[in-house]
Amino acid sequence: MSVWYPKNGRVIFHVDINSFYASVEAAYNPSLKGKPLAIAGNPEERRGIIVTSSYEARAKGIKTTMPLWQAKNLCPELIVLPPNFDRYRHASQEIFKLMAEITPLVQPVSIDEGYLDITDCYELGSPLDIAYNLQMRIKNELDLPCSIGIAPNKFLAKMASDMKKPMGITVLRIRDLPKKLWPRQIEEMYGVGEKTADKLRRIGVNKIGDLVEADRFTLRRILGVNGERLQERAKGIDPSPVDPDAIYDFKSIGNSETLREDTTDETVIATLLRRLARKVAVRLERKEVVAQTLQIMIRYHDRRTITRSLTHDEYFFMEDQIFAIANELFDVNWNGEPIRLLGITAQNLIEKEQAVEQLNLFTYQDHLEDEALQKVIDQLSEKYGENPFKKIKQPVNNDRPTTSFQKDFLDDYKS
DNA sequence: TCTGGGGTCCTAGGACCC
DNA sequence: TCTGGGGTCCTAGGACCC
Repeated sequence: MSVWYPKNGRVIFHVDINSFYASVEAAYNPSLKGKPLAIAGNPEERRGIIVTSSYEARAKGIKTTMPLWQAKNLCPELIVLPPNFDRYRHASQEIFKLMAEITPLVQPVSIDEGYLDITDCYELGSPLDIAYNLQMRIKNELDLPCSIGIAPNKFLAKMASDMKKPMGITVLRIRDLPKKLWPRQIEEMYGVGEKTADKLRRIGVNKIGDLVEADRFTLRRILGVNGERLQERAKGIDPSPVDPDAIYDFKSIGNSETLREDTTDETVIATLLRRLARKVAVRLERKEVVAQTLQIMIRYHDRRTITRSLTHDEYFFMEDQIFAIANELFDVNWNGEPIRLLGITAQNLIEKEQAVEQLNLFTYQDHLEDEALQKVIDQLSEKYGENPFKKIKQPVNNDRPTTSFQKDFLDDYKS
């Protein structure tokens, strides 16, 4: 193995597992290999969509986010599995363990992809050697295919890993940009979606290379700071570091659910809100954080979506608190039309320990159950007034005892 | 028979304060 | 008499990604 010395700059990997969920399923059950396989949320239900599919399925035209019924029309022999997140999380941990053996500078960006800064890993061999070994270990030890991009920064590494799939290794250096990056269509660029692509085309930017030449002020005008950032990246400039700690400062925790059928049924709505509140509370608890802001999301039958949020004076984290605030937010904002989806998200999070330092959270719990919650409700009715669609809500039957505050809360409702 | 669920970041307007 | 200018916080929506 030759010793490789970096001349200057950084060496960054982007590692991406190819069709992750489908690949994990095939690793668990090898009889699935070589067959058209798709993972779909709620495979038995009307509103399931394709989350991931194997390359054999893609060859038949199956695409991510396609409704399940459409996929089955296209490919009747499609094997459809529900997602098994515990399995994927476990596989993910194993993958990141292998990466961590190379360097501590690993930044996970999602369950199946991450960046590595291997600038100082020259003792392990050339970047190509390191990439090849990592790819082989992920294949041999976990039976998962991956693509690796090698570049001087995160953006170019990300673009590179996309260029050869599955099981590709692609080097993208600055001098390669005119041939390998700039001829590509603008919507292939990471960070450019449908809307941005439309706007860019309107000013004559069709290829990534056109973005390099585009007028900076025009970009600024139509895209804001993002326009300038995209142009920098197209030039091959991206100073953002590989940050192993980035995963620890998450900003929000939320759950949402699309109903099987659109509904105006208050019992159905309250039951769903209760379930969402519980999920959010459990996840806050697990991460040992408390929240200051609660946001609800309502998607109506026609997919119009609104969000409404409330920042509270103090921190909350319990299911009952979350449910009560979400319920109140819902009641003052629902326009009475049939609902397709509901969501609850906790924001402005801080570590529980930090909150305990700021105030005695245990005293505070009692406090919230009496006065503070009433304050939230007052705050909301002052802001939004009485909702003309508001009706008396049935108490929610569930398997938990009703707390005193919940009774008060429901009593308030009836009056 | 259309189109899930988990996130992040940015923008723009209004409230409020000095 | 028709009203500055800057800063921060909060809220709602939009764009994007996996």
